[in-house]
Amino acid sequence: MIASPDRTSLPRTFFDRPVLDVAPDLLGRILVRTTPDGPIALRLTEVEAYDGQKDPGSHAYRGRTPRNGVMFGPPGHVYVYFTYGMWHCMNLVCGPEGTASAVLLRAGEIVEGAELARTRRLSARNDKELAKGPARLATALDVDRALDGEDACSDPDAPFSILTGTPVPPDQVRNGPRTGVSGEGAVHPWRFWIADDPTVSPYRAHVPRRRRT
DNA sequence: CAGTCGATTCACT
DNA sequence: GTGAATCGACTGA
Repeated sequence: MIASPDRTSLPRTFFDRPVLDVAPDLLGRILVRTTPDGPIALRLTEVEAYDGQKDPGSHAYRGRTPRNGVMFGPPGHVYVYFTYGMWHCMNLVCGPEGTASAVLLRAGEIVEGAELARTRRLSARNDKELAKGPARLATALDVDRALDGEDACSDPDAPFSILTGTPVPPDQVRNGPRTGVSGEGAVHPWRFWIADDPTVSPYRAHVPRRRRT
């Protein structure tokens, strides 16, 4: 039996906590992305924690820059970055202002607006692949740098809001090393996912790129 | 100011 | 499993 999801919005205080508490607590929550074409709702199944400036894996490790500035701002806002020359990834900022922690949203299950997501994810072979991976997730939800800094805790009709949903029991939460993270940051087991969920992305260790000729 | 490479994905072998 | 795609942020000289 499936409990009906709680449509209450998560308050900002939810994100104003240590990022390692917030990250696993986000599993099972519903991210609502309101686009001009309509809403898309995503049940979060996989996330990664990036713990402020002391975390070598974090974009904030070397201090504030124009790109990562939002991470240093108040919790509950969205940090979007552009990478590999073609993809976007989105995070939710955690902890008090100035601490620069964030949770990368890595994967989820589209629970509403799949028809919209499919038009943006033409290479997906089935609906489970629509948001299986952080760049796929951002693509499916039509997220790019224009949305960097958006407040996800303002109102339900804003570009982003997050609903209480149905939190995942602790015994269903798994954790392990973060995907694609290089160097010292790779040791932290700060990737969290829902056990046996078919929308969780496969783990890949970081692979240094070979030099181009 | 040039070199390097990334919190990745996709096509192809 | 391997390599290309593609560009902007960051680094170090």
